[in-house]
Amino acid sequence: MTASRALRGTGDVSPETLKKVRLAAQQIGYVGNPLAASLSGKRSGLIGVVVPSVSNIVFAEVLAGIADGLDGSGLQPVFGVTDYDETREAELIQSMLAWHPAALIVAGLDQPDATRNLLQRADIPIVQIMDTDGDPVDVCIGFSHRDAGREMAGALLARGARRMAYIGSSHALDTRARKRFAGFETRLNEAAQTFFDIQFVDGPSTATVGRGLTEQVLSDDPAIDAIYYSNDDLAIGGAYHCIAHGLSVGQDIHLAGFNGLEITKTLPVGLATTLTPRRQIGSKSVEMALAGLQKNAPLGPKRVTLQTQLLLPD
Amino acid sequence: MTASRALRGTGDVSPETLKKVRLAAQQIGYVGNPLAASLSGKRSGLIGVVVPSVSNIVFAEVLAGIADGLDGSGLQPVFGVTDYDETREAELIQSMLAWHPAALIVAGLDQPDATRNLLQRADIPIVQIMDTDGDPVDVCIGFSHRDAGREMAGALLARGARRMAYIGSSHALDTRARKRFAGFETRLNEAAQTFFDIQFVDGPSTATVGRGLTEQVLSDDPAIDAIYYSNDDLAIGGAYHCIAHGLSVGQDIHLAGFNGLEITKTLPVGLATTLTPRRQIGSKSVEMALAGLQKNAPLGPKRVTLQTQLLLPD
DNA sequence: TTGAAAGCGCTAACAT
DNA sequence: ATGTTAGCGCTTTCAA
Repeated sequence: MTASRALRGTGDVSPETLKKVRLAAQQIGYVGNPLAASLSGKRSGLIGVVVPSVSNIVFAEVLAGIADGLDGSGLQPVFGVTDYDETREAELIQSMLAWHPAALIVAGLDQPDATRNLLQRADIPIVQIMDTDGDPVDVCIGFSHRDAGREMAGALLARGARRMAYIGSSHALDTRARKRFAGFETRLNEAAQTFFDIQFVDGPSTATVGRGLTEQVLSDDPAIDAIYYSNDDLAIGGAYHCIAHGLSVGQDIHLAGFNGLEITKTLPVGLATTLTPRRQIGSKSVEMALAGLQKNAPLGPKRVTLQTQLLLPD
Repeated sequence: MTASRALRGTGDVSPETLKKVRLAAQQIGYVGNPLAASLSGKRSGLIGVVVPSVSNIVFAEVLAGIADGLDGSGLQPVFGVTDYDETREAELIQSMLAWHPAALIVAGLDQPDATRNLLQRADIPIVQIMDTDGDPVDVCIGFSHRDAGREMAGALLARGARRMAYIGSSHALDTRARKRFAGFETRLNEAAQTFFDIQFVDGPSTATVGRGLTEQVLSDDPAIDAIYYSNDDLAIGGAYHCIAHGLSVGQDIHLAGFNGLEITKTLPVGLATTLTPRRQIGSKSVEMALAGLQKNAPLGPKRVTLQTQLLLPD
């Protein structure tokens, strides 16, 4: 027992015994068993992370931020991938909760009621990430997709674009893309503008798909002077189409993506995009989870809204 | 006890009691505690995954493959990110092992001896991934980076390139990039050719960096007719440079990357690259781990070499 | 086919 | 400051 206290730095242990215990532990190569500690103690040493995808660089970077934030905390991240499937999400959350994690980090605010209840009943900090348009079960951190969409619409209007198209995720899948779309559309309406073409992508959001749809949109209506894509991958495809066909981006047509991927920075044509603080969301979400763990913590804000940054070509 | 057996489908339980147990479990909303099961039983329900990076799409896709392969196995993946730091890798592996995972998936074959010993002593399946040039602690799955580099050199030579440059990861960091470089160089030597310029990247492998270094390399030596990049991100930057400066790729100069990122497929200039089966490596690594878990399994091959695919522009 | 006993390795609570 | 007791929720082993 004294050894347990000594190694954890809990309670009072004389400096002398502390030294002895540490030495002994070292000599026999003692390694604690967090499984047993988790089962016995109040807190478990695991933290659950549930994201819709990891092959998407955006969520991958969130994971990187989480790993980073967790460094030195003694907690291990357990991850699950929902593939944008609500059923799978519910199952995953359930099986994560069975491990009695110290906290849970989940992407999105718009889980079905049953899932929300599941989260609510778990008596641990729940940190919902990537979105702030809505009410969190517990706390959330991210940014407003609605505002991001609205802002981009404003920027394109300011550049003189009037005849716009949208190319992006099928709405059923990605609620955050839907919010951006809604924000964009709202702003257009305010300016008495509307979309002239909307192409929904049901498959993967790739440059190949973006290039193909861009070609289609522009052949359907050559007067289109701006295209808003639901993300940079699609937008890059659009840029490639323009390069290949000698279209002058920024002159003949404006292209706007979302996420601010590194690769858009040095693209030989100007692409508007919104830089999202995804890595920061990851690391901060961990901070919020850890803060929620403390007993008499001065509980922080329910909603942390980080800034996105509009990146416009010269 | 009978309930435990019934719910796990272990031992003999009369169909009648089985039904009763299941019903009761359903009614009271019983959810097992895998923490306790792991502590008690021989096997734990966790599987450790150690990768050098997740913000790199390549490893992100490996994680996706792992998540996929794990689906339905009842195991939860715990991940750790080393950031290409051997000390951190050792610490991470140690803390993962403390959880008594059912198996461990680790990127790379070239851990320092101390780390190898650590892995060896753990009496669980160790699956090393992404590389087959070397000896695994237990089993490994991936492909030969040496062969990939060699193959690309052959392809560039066949296209008439003679004066080549290399732009890529600092060797200290990435042993796999080093192996590709070595393979490439070997092939050049066989053809009595050598590199005329080598630029090592110490920072991140990004398109921005790739573009800048490409400019530098070509201004240092305008006669360079082929550049091998350690990965597609850098190579894409090179492609952007060529587009921006009206260089005819495939004519004036050949560009070769590595990984076969989706985004290279539709690039408006031809980029040679090597498509790597990273997602498959992820899912297969799980299969190998699970296979190693079975008692009297017909132990599979120590080394599974998957095929890469050389993608050359028309 | 079912049950009873013991213990996995720890920690919280209560002595001393 | 240190030790003792009990128990976290399961599974393995042995007995009925």
